Amino acid sequence: MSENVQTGRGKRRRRFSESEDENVESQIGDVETQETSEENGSTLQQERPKEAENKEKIRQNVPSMDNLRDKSRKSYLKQRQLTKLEELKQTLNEYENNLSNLSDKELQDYHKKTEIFKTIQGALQQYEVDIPLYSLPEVSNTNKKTKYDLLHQNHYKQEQKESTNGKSKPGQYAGEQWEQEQFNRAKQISSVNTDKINLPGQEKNEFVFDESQYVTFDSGDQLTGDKDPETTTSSKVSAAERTSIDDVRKSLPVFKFREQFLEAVKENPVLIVVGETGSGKTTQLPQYLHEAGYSEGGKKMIGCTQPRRVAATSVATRVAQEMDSKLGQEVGYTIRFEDKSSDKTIIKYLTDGMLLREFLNDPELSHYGALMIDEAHERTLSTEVLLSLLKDIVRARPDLKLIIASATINATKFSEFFDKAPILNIPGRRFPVNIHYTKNPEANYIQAAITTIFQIHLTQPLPGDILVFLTGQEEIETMEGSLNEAVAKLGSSIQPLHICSIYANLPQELQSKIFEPTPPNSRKVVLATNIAETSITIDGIAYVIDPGYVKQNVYNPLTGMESLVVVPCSRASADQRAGRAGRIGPGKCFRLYTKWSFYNELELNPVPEILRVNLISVILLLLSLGINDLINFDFMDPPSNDTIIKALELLYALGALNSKGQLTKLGRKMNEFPLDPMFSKCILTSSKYGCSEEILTIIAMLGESGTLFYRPKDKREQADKKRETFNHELGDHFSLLKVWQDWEATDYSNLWCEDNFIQYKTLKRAKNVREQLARLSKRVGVESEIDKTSKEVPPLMIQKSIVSGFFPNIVRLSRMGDSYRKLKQNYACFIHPSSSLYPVKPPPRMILYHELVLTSKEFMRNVMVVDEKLVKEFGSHYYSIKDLESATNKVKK
DNA sequence: GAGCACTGC
Repeated sequence: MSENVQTGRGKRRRRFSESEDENVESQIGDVETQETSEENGSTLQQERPKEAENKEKIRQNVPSMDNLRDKSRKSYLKQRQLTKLEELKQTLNEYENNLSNLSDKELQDYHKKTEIFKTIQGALQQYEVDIPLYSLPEVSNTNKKTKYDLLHQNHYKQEQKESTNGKSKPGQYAGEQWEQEQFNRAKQISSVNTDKINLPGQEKNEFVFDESQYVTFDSGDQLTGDKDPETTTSSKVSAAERTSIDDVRKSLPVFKFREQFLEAVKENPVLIVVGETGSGKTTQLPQYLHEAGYSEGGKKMIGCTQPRRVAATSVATRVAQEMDSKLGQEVGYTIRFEDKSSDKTIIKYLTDGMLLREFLNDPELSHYGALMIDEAHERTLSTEVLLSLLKDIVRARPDLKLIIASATINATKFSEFFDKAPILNIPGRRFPVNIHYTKNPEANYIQAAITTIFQIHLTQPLPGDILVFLTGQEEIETMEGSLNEAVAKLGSSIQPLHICSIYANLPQELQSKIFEPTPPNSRKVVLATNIAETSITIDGIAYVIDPGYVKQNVYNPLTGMESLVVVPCSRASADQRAGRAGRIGPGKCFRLYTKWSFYNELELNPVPEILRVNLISVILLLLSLGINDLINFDFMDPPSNDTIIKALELLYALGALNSKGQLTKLGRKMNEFPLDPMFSKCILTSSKYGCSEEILTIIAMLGESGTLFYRPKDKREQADKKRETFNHELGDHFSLLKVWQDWEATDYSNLWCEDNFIQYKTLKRAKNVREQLARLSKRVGVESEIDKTSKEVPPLMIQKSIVSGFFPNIVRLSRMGDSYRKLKQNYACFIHPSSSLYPVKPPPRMILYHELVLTSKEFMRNVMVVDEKLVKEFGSHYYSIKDLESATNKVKK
């Protein structure tokens, strides 16, 4: 068990002593401490003799307490539910009395609420009992303690919270003891019931799964061993296999719809295609379009966008095989850093961001005869902007055919957006997945997930691996620890359970573990983040456990601050997750929340990215396409005016816009770079100061800095020490430059990276980015310094270049000297402890940050020392005299 | 003395 957990226990115990239920709670607290001391070996030994006595008391006391709590909680929940239902009914009545005068929005709301009302009523009748409400733990990243508590929270504590009407009270939990009991009980079950997992005893902690099957998938014909063609990427095809390829093409569900599809395309400028995984739409539809002549005999291309690079490359490979052509000829792909297409290319797969870039050179996309926007339901930022732009183009170009491919869930929204475009449904080919909900809300999903893993393992047949969706690295590591501990305790009494984890920041060599085949007579448990929802497919998964949460980035345009928050996932995501169980055969998905909450507390779809991010780059792109009326631009979901206005203000301050709001020459140059305009400005300025090489490096490195240093659990101190050797007195920008220069001096050595606890993969990515930026710099006329040999650039020149783009991000030390304040806005922020300036005493008076994130505090990540003179030199148009004066006064006290 | 889900140009 990790240090963290032990510290946490200590905290919890302290609170027990303040508890009202002094008797029971302090005893349990003691037991916990006892168990901690067993692992710890050193602390609190004096409490050991009490153990037996305590456990006995718990056995006597806890059940009665539980009964009381349970009763109180149930009555509260029932009452609350009835009240809510009544409120809903009233709202509906009001709407109904006024139906003819409702606005579109109100009408929408009315329909939504009617649906909700019906669902609840239906559910009530079905159960004939009170349906517990799903209480979402209060997740807040601003409060570390709360987050911590949530992570390690136990069931009893939450129960008590609820029974006292939301008032938080200290709680208790004999966690491991309870787990042990659960395992013991589970082990006793001999009969295997594959349709229902049901553990006797301990009623309120058990999972009694509702058998009703919610997501129904078309099971199609017998498809044993038939893989999803969209992700198959076998490399070579022999002549003998050709006929089988054609057979496979014809056997795909989409084949039966070929004529219907082409007919609809002929009749309509825009067609919405709904096709579930395995329908073959991604590989087949572009081919159909080509066969039907929309490529005009090879004069025009059929384009198909994908949100992810791997999808673009692998699908293109597959289709090249199907068309018996070499990849990069008739069939090709284009992704950043890699263009496998040529003049001959007829069918081109590309990332959505890449097509957006193509708009800049060819605003009418005249090279394309037809375009398919695949996975549109994901609504990535690029897809979203593409859809708005395409809506316009299709009107101007009747010869262009547009196909929007989406999952079922929001097809109508796309149809509405494209003037009621027709929807073509293509059934998928996936095995059925039974969805099980918990009967009662689960307060602590970590505990619940662990229990469910063992329940599955002990009651469900082998083989069949388990996939658990968690929110992040911290959770995964905590859970991995607990599971391994439990497995070790159970020893040979159960079949082997292999725990492995996957998240994007996990170094490559550790990621591969999840793809190793599970040994016979054992089971694999994969703990994953969202990465397993769409980006990575793991073979052999038959069971999915879904606690129903995601970690999401939220941007606040007013403060310019980003924060990562844990929120309930959407119904669309939940279904996507469930689908992961049905790839090898019929599967099961266990949702750790109630059916009621699925329909009432989860949003239908995730919040589109466009509403959650800094839009400055998008706005610049749109402006350069001649779209000036951004407030009235036809977004599917318009971003807030605040976001747009903030972006415009910043662009103006950077010199990308003139006072009339028109794009300047500088703005056009900035747009050439696939970067935040603040970065582009730095590059463009650096030319003047003769340091563009250094600036390019710093910018490429800043983009990757989050995953640059690797800290293995067992070698943290060593890793931190190595990291300190790169620290530069002027800050992180210069530290990153040093890392790069040292790596460059070793001729980009992998070994050097290992020695310094630096991720090679990350540096290579930075190298790619840097090369691209260098190419683009040359194109827009940034002076190249490549010929310059070993002439040391004065740091001041580098600082100047950076300040020219990042002047809005300057902060000064507060009078107290404990925090920093922005020059314009007066709120506190702090240097992140990972920064090279963190240990500097006294702290620098004025610094500039790369990003501001809200986690446990308002932290500035990647900071650089700045002189006041530079602020005056580069920020006088942005800051008022007062802003600057007060800076001088406050700093020079 | 903190801790960053996931993409993409």
